[in-house]
Amino acid sequence: MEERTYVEAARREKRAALEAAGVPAFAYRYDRSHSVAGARALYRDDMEDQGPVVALAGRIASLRSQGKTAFLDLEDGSAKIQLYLRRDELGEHYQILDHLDLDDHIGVTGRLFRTKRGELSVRPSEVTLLAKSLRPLPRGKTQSSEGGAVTFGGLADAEVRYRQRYADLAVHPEVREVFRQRARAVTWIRRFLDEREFLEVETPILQPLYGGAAARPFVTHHNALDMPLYLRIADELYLKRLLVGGLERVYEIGHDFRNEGMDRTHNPEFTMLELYQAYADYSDMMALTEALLAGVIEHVLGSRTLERSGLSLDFTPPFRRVSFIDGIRERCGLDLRTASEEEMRGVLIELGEPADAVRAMGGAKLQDEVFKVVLEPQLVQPTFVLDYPKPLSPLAKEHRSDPALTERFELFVGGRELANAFSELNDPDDQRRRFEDQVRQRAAGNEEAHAFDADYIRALEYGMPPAGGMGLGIDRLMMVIADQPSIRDVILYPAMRPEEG
RNA sequence: GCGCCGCUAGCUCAAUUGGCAGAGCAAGUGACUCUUAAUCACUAGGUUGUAGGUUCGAUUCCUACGCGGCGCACCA
Repeated sequence: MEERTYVEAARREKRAALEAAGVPAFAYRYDRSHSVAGARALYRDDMEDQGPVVALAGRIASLRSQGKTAFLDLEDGSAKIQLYLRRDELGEHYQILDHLDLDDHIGVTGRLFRTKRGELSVRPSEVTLLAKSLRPLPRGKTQSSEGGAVTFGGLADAEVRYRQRYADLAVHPEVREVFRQRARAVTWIRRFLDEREFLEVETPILQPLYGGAAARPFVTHHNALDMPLYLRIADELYLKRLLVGGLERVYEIGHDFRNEGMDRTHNPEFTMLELYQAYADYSDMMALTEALLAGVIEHVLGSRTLERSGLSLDFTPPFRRVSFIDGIRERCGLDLRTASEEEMRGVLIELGEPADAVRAMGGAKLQDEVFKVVLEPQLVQPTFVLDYPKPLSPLAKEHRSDPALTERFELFVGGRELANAFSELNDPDDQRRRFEDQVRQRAAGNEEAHAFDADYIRALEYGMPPAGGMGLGIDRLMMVIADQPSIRDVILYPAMRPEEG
């Protein structure tokens, strides 16, 4: 499949030499006494060269051979530590050293001590090869200096980083840390919801009828049933059916799939949290969202205030609130409840939007565009945008004080949408009319309009309790928490074209 | 889908108006018992993303294609 390089050939020769001498290149196990970080924590300066004996395992991250001694850096999942190998102390074990390479996994047992230069190190009495690395990692060299660490070489190509995430992770501890943060965040969110008596559930990913969002789906085919199935674009409609069934608080954390463009904030599959709470409305959802976000950020980062590209984002509740209608009216004078399409187009063109694109828009799309251009870029601090026009929100309940609006909010941070919530529409007759409107839009060419979901209407007819629901994009949350510019940096295996065209 | 940029040794990058494709690190051999970008000497390592074209001669200029990055479009 790929030609072997001279570097790899050299490693394979060493493997052969080791095996010829009866040393297995790929061992079965090694009894570690500590992680590297754990071992480092054991040592105190008054121990001098009589530190405790530890058994460690990890990769060779650096190798400085010096004739009858050698210094290696051993790196495991937790940290690095220097090894000091001496021919006169290792006997036969020293032979292995001639056939070790950077990136090999080894196990060592020895005493902790500090070198003359002050580096905490292990002085092994035994070295065991655990797994040979036959292909060199794209490792950089780092030199620590006053100005911080400088790296020479290394893995810089973003394409290789995403395609070979294993190599990216192996050489970049900071990338490993991003995904540890992600796991900590998701675990904390589950605990937060579990404590509030939310039930974690799983709903279908393969669906005969997709809905719950405006998006184009992936289509697949079930052979035995000989029918098309869609990968879900949202969990919403299945979760709300559970409220009808008496599961009063439910949530799901899982992948949604949208067959759309990819960029630094969109991956075709992404992780969503959706939750629904019976007998609550969108005001309750706002309070819940504030508590959840402030809590998870504080848990992962230790602070509710983040410094991000020179400005500080403060997640201390309550978040700012701005009304969709008022916010736009204050910025450009348009009242979207009464403005004509021509007025909206005029404002957009005046603000520099391409005229032909604007003329092609109408209805809900046009309102949405006005919001995106006029208001969205202003929403840097965590901000709830409240009360969206009805045509934009076919699953949200009509506003209790304005029939042109819905009780809905979206949360924006850094100009990007992070969460979306509403008082859930539970009047089956109203929902039926909204679906019918969607069907008309679909017939008029809007590929993203909802299909008519008769089973969902039937469920609502049994009586769904009033409820608040909220969806939170986990990937985008992680971009904020881990301070990563691209969604690909918070997804282990982002979507890529195949390597061979 | 459109535009711009990138693709050269295992890795990171050079290469004058088109004129023998180079360096650092990694690798191999040798020296070296406290190094940490270890050091020193020597050696090897390339179908310059792919396919065409122009030219005496192409990493360089042209066309197409592939993959990627960024921007736009698309996308609650």
